[in-house]
Amino acid sequence: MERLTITGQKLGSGFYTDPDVVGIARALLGKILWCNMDGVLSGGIITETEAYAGAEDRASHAWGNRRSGRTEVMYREGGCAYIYLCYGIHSLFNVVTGREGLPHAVLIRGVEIAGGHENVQKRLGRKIFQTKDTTGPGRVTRALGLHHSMTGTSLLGEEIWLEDHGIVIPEHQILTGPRIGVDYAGDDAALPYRFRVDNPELFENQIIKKK
DNA sequence: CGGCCGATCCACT
DNA sequence: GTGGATCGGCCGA
Repeated sequence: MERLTITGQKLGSGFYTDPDVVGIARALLGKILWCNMDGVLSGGIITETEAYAGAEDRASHAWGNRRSGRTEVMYREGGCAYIYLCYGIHSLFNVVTGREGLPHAVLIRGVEIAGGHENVQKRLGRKIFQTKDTTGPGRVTRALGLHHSMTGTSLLGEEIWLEDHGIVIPEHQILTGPRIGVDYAGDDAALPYRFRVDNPELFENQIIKKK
């Protein structure tokens, strides 16, 4: 486990506009995702991500530069949230990246709760929660209070944002593999665009104070 | 405008 | 390991 810095640094526009969405997906491991909707704060250390590489990626909602009301936010300049409803039940949270017109996004698939534990407890309706309760993209949004109605929210504002607290995941603790549930994507289904921390439970019960 | 189906999860067995 | 829940987006008629 790496040392944690006392205070974090909010990720700025430059982090999100990088055209290398796969690099960003990897770099997001260990970053803190905060949600402060309606004054209720909760946050988690990101432990699992997947990159969706825009127009060239058959697994992406923006494959072939398809546009729709839902996917429009993917084409914005990096630094906003793309949250959509999956299977009629689950809100899935993505970080939009890249320059305007480049529909890149990173799906957040797992976190370890690091702030606002009491708020998460209320949402999940249980007193104790651990890795399995916040691993899986639907569980991430349920725990943090992220909802698909919040899609398009800027990550540079005060509602949803990310911070760097100096947590560095060593290379050998990062597992890489194909993405989940993208069998329809032909050859692109095999791309190694999924990243996860080998032992996320090491981050259980962390307490990180927001900047 | 009807119908199909998905970047999932959970409660079963 | 399997099936049901549940609904908005999208495509084709």
